[in-house]
Amino acid sequence: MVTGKGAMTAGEGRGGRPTLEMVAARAGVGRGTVSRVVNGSPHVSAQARAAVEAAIAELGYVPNRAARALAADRTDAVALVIPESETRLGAEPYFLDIVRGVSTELADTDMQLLLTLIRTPRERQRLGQHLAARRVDGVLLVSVHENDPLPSLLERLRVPTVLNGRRSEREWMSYVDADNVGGARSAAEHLLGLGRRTVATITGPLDMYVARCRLDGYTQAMNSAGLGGDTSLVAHGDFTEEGGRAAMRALLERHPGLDAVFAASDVMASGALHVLRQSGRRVPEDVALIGFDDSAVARHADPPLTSVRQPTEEMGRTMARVLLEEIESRNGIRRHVVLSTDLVVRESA
Amino acid sequence: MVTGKGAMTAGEGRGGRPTLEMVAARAGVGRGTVSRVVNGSPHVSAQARAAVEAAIAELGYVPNRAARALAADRTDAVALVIPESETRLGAEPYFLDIVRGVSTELADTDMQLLLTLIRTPRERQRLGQHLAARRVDGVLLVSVHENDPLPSLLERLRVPTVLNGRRSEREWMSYVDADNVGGARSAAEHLLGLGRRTVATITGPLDMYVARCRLDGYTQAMNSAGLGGDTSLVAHGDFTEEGGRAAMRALLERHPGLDAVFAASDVMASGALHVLRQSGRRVPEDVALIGFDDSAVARHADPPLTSVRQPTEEMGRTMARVLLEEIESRNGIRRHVVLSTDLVVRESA
DNA sequence: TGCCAATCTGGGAGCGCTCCCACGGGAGCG
DNA sequence: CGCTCCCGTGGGAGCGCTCCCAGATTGGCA
Repeated sequence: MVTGKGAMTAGEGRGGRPTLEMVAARAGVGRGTVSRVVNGSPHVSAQARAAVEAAIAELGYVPNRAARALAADRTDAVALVIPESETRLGAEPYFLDIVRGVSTELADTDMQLLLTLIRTPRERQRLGQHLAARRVDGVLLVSVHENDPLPSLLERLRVPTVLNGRRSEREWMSYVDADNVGGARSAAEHLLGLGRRTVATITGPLDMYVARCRLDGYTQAMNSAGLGGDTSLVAHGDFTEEGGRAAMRALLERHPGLDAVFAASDVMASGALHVLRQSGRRVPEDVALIGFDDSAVARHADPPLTSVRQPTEEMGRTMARVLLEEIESRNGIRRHVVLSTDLVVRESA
Repeated sequence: MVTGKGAMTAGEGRGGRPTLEMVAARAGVGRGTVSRVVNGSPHVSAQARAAVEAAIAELGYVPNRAARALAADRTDAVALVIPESETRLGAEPYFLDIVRGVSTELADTDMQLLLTLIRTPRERQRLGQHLAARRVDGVLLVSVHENDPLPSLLERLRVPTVLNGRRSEREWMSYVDADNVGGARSAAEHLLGLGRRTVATITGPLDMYVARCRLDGYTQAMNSAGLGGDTSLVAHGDFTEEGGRAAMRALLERHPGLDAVFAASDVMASGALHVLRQSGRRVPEDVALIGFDDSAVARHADPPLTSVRQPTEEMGRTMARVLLEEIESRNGIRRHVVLSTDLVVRESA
């Protein structure tokens, strides 16, 4: 016989971890009081609170998350869902920054961060199950496509959700986005301010809202300068380096004398840069070049690329904050946040 | 009155989610049987199993994780712990690849992946608490420093743990590492094979085991070629671009005629590349250059850098697999895995 | 034919917590 | 001075599951 049971009714908990009950016994109060103290309820006398806090410290008590989740029907965890396809394209730093921001914001809460990468349709389905089982209190969705079924599913399930980026002009779910239009506009304006007159642009895939926004910004700036309307200055890329190359080649063919290019991503700008070089043009002397994202690619290019920076980490923080609010106040209020971008001027323009 | 309670004793569960009990009622069996089916126990008759499976499908039953965790004293979750400092230095793709690998491996289990970024000492302490509370079944530790207290804490707590990389020669905890020595050796050998004779190296901070390994590999190759022993060919960097620049300048000063450099990271190689250029030297004609990591920086450099690739994603997968095994078989057996690297030859050497 | 073992099964007893009800006693009121 | 009212409190009930123990049923063997 190892340990009698009579004397120590509270038991020892599995793994020897202290339980609420043990804290209560030690502090000489009831379970309810300890629970109130732990959860910050104001309806506790100073005396009782002190006793409980002392007992907690002595025992090194940490609430059992599973028990709490079961009893309170919440998990104290949020999921960050990232479609695998998006983590390619040299966009890695972007995701890491988002994660960093989310993690920072969550650090003060004791919410846990669940990372879910979606690669296959099977995993996608699995995720649906998880969500249906309400294993998280809320979901952060990164780079959703227009026709992604996930947001609607989440909505139907009434799972608090915050998107990173919008799916279209009139996004109704909560989202946090960067001011892509403004960023693109300021890039084009910078080029125009340099005295360049034949300013071309390389777009992303136009079935992505973010790509359309960046094109819009460019168009706005061109129109304001009275240089709008020439669609031959617009070439379409797909956010890849090869796409940037092809677009640049097309542009040079149509406009051998162009003197500036705004690419909707650094990776595409990098592709464009190579083509420009191969064609014997100097950057920025002959052709000024601006990218978007302010990624490592921009910093390490030769010459280093001027680029539009988006406050990625802050976007992550904001997403987490908005989600937390949405979880807290159960009144499905939606929030739309657009954070401003800024131009980082380097040597390419 | 919405719904009577008498008839449907099993209730509706909160949020309308079906419970084990409801499945049991529907299938006309007991709770125990349903549990056995769900958990894949062999001690169930084919008939009962079929009935239960049908009921599960009809009801769309998904086990409640919290309840399971509470009853079985396990969480079905593992934590991936990443020290913030390490996510800088252009090493982002590395972490994303690790995450990708871990996530892939976990997708088939129904383990959840908890991401924990550690920035401040406070967060570090908090993590200790989490671990003490056994909120995860196991821990994956990325890039641990020699004097990090976390591994020992984990060991004391008897939490299954797998390290990414070793802390020293004789690491006793389970780990998955890349063959840094071999990779560095093959890089140096490649340089020598090119006919280069004055082969220098830029090291990482030598208080990191990984940096020492890469230096070792270089030294081995030099010794085998009968060119070893010249410590003036070794310059110390810190894995940053600026460090790479400084080291390169120092090397050029000592050896104006050097014809090859092996840098222990792509970022340092990139720094070295700029200095080499500024000094009027051509790469690879005058000086051949090799980096380590095969990161985006290497691919986008001009000229693209030859670099040592480590199978990062596979390392992630392996870590997860080893951890799962360790959790499964509770006999604290340690496993040490070293994955081979390979040289990706591009234009710089 | 009878008996024992092997197999399958139902359901009780918890896991550690939150929710909530009911109780006690002090303050404030008429 | 007695009556509410309310704050602080203890503890029952129950969240949905796993674990495990008996009971029921079957088959095999003497």
